[in-house]
Amino acid sequence: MSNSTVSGNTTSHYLAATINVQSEIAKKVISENIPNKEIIYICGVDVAYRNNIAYCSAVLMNKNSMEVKESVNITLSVKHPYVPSFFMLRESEAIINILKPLKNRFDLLLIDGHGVLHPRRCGLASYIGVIIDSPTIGVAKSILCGSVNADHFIDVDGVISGFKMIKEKKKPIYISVGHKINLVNAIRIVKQLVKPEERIPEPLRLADIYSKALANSVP
DNA sequence: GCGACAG
DNA sequence: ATCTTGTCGC
Repeated sequence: MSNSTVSGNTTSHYLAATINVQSEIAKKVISENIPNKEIIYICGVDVAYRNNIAYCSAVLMNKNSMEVKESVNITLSVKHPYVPSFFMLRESEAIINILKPLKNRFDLLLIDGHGVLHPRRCGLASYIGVIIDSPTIGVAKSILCGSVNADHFIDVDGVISGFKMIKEKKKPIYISVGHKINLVNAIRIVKQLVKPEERIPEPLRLADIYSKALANSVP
């Protein structure tokens, strides 16, 4: 099997092919608010892992009332290992599939991972956004690449690609455009979804709790 | 070449 | 992410 080097990792050739896929998806990412209407229903998705099984939860909330409108779970087998900058291979299938059982529509999808704040501007959130043609925001708990400016914006290859959101006494979260939204709006929306004493925007925080509970409910 | 590296 | 004990701080 032929190999190549990707960011220091020796990879199988399909990962090298994935670089091309990511580059093509990146060209399709739109960093503008589309559609230009009020975003009310927001869906957050997270995945927990246990014994090579992925336990996925989606939580759909009303941004204004902060009430949960709907919540669904699915379980599926994991097909790819985790490789930095190729997280989409591991987690995208679960996310694509958990949107199917949702009965209610959403205006925006919140993803646990980066959007364009990625070496090839195609993190999980951007990949999902382009694939399902829906607005998405990437929210990650640690940074993958880029340099943080004095104003907390993050530069990747000379382009402002993300924002380091800091709440006193808490670890930061990193926000970036997934698809069909601009960075300033993404920051505003995420801020609005983080409860006073919390760190993670509510739809993602709940999805994290629910997916872990689902994973632990299986003997 | 070395180190860093979403979940 | 997950595994996993005690320990430090408020």
